[in-house]
Amino acid sequence: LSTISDVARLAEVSIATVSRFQRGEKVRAAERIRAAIDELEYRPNHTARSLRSGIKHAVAVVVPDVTNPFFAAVVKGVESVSRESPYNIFLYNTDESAQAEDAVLADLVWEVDGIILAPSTEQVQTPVHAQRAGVPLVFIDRTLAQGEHFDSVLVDNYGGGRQAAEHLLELGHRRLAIIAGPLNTTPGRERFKGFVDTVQAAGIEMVEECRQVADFRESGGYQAALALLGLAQPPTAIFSSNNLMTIGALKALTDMGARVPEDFSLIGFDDLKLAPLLRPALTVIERSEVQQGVLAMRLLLRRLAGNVDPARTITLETRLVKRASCAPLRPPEAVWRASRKKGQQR
Amino acid sequence: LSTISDVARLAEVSIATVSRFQRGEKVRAAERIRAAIDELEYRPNHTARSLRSGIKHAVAVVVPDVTNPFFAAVVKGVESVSRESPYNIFLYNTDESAQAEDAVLADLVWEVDGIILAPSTEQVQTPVHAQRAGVPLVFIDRTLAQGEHFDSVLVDNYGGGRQAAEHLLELGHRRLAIIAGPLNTTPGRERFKGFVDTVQAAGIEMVEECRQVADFRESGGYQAALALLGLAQPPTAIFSSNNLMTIGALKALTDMGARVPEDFSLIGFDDLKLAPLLRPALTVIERSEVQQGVLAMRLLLRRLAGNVDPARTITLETRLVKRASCAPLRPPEAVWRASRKKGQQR
DNA sequence: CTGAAAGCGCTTACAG
DNA sequence: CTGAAAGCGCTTACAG
Repeated sequence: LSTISDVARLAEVSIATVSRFQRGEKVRAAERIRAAIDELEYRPNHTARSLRSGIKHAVAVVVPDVTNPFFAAVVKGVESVSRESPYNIFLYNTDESAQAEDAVLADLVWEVDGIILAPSTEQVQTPVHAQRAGVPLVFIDRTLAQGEHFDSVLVDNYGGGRQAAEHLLELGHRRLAIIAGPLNTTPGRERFKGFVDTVQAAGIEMVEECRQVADFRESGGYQAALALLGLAQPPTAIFSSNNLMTIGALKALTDMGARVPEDFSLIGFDDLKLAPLLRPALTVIERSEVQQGVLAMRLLLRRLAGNVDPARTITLETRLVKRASCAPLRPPEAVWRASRKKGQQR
Repeated sequence: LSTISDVARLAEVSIATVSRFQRGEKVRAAERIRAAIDELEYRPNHTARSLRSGIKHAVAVVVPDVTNPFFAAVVKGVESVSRESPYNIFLYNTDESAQAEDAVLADLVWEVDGIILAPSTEQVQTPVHAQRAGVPLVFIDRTLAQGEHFDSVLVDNYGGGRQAAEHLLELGHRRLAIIAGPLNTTPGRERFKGFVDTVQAAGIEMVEECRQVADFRESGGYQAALALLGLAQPPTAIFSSNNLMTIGALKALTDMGARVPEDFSLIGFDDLKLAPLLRPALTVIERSEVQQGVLAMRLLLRRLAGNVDPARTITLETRLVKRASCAPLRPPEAVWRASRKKGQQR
């Protein structure tokens, strides 16, 4: 492996000249240097460069769960724009743990030029670490209790919750339930509020038991749906606040022999590749997933280029995708209880 | 941000002594140094360390598609074991493009200590780059035409193809089809061979048109299934060689009004979170996905620790998960043609 | 055990 | 335009 000194010697110039040539300046020995570089297959040492410049050519992407299709898409988006930049992507998975996140970030901030983070909760210490290290931070999908001071790419979670409620309301449902994500996360709280506010604005009371708070995981969705099914007065329609919990809820409904949409209408937040193939095809609130990653990386690149404008928050819209898992409320009462009896006889 | 010199000055020792203290050697001024480090919140500069030591504390994970749930799981596995190591994970997405992969790796090999790669094809130049840079390389899921010289974590793809064929054969099917991945990838070729060999060993001819070679993408699976449905003599059972193509195939079948498993039995390679929820629930060949990532990273860590044993290949087993998308062949002939006519009348 | 010094590979004022 | 030199922050023989 050859160094700049080797090139300089072969081209009979100083290393300073080689360095200048590399950055595009005009030098007399250009041809000789070019030849020497080819001959020696010289490649500048990034580490040495970083030591001088202080720039590390690395950006960290910290997500709660890479196996969640939404975050996988975000990562793909971030990675794709990193290609047009000199930055590499470090990936970190916090497993939805604020503790893991904090531990990772305390060190991480010193090893990268910028961070794209979907914080595990809204109370996390990340910004303190980032600010101490002077590293720009972009929030994606989730933000902090007082996250206004940071660039963010969010989704209109409140609006998405509202869209879900409106759709269910329009179909005539009056006993509505939500399987919410953690209320100390942005999407957990906002989707919850959007849904509940809309239901209540329609003059409908949502009892405590119909507001299940879970953890954005499949198992949480499963448990929450089970709880809902066990209610003395079960709901007729359910909104599940993320893709993984929707999968869990569907499994619970299936396991208990509940029929969708005959017994329960179900609407999920975030689309799934297989959603149209489910029977019934799943109705969802969707958004541009990869695009969220793309925008976050662009925002970060802007900061890395030295931009010091006030923090900017980009809020993407959600769209209702009507498929077949939500149906008009059936006139007669207690449909689920009746069918449940039948199911038990099998 | 303070440096080792700041600490040395405050503790009234030389920087050499601080450095020695850091690496655990016994030094007289230990207490003073410890105090100075706390006081100044000193953190060693990784870049400077790397410049001296040559180790970069970075490992690259290069996959064809992070949004493929299998690779997302692999990445999760790799990331999780990186936590117990001093290495960070660089993530690269090649989008199944050999060209993109080659471009990325030519540079990448100089910026990391090791590489975990799922090559886009078996003809790629990666090992040349890696060897030139003296960087250990571990293949995951896929290997090269002559990949024996590298550590690898593969799956018994041939056996998986065989299991799929055997299951279909046992159900009485005689007109079998495969939607294969690219035959210049390990899993594409091996699953193909395992399936076709087994079918032929049973004395059954597989006509050319029933061997659809696609691209491991959803769209490829869709097109291939469409082609199969259009055959004068359509198959009665289909094996789809990866999760994304299975989704595509299912969409095609659904769009064309074909019924599974009445008209076609369908078995896929790789499980999907939603597979049990499909109607019918999807029968698949599954494997330990996260575990593959875990093992690959362990293998790499071993090399990074200096191990020079001959290359090791770990081959994981596949398992048949019988659900409901494969059914016994129905006695009468031309079921699909009959139902297709009915479908067209709608 | 400890310090002075060299060196990892590069960039960039500073003189010329 | 060009070269000699300093310096980025650290580690490690080399003397003591």
